[in-house]
Amino acid sequence: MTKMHKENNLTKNQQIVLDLIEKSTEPVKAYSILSNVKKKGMKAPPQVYRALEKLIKVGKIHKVESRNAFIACKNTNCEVSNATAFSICQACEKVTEIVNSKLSKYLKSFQDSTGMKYKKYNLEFFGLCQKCKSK
Amino acid sequence: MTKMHKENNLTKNQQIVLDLIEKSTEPVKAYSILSNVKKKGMKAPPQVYRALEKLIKVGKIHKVESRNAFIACKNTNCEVSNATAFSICQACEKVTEIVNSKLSKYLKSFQDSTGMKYKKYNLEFFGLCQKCKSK
DNA sequence: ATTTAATTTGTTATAATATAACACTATGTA
DNA sequence: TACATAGTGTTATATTATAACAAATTAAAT
Repeated sequence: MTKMHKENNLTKNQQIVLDLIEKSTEPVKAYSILSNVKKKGMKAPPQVYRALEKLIKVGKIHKVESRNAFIACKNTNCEVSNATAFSICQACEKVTEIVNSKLSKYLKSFQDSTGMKYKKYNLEFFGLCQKCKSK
Repeated sequence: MTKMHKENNLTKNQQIVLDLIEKSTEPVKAYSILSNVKKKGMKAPPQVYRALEKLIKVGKIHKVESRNAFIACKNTNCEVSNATAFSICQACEKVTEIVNSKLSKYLKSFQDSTGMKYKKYNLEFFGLCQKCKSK
């Protein structure tokens, strides 16, 4: 096969997986991705997990750890997923990435008592979204 | 059988699992717990997972989401695990719970742009611990 | 242009993590 | 006692993720 990726340096499989995640309004699970990309020729888990791994590495997607699911990055120019925060509704499972410079500034510069300096953090907030709260 | 739990209201299985996690200096995985408590009569995954669920609910342990592992709560009087923060070394995998009232105060009162109010959060910091940094 | 090194692919198999379901037992309280 | 609630033991299975390896593709270096 000839050239198989766009200017962003994603390969065909990576682009297929990214397209699917970006289209989704909710976090997508790996095996749900798999069943949805079978028609495009991706047949086995490793193909999906490899694409996910790469997409995370380049900051195109994030993993929502508490849900084992994947979500597209909201920041148009996000290049590395080293500072992530999510809002998760415990009722409807809606997940939204929190983009808040005050918060990220605070956390990026956080120093614990041991003096350990952090390269990366992931924060997940849980509660009820507006919709679910008013039910 | 007669009375099977102590004044803290934990049952035998729950206490067995808690003892094991409290003894450990590192986060423990569910199946590692299982293999270690077989000699005490716990034979199958659901027994372990149920104990873990209860221990989390009462705040005795926390789940380190990015590692699928469990760690004892450091706060002697922790009753609910609704505000957790961890420091994770990416090299040696050492995990330490961060107890920092400024941080928890900041996060507990955090309001995002949607006005959603949170009941709970979990924060995981990643980096290199002192030991690994100096290698 | 050809070789090389690094990366990605396709594939099979399997490991690791977690829950469903059900009959039963124990406990706390009325 | 009777009832409600929670926990138990058990089998089976669902879900999430990785190991391993040969082949193909790509980027870059000769």
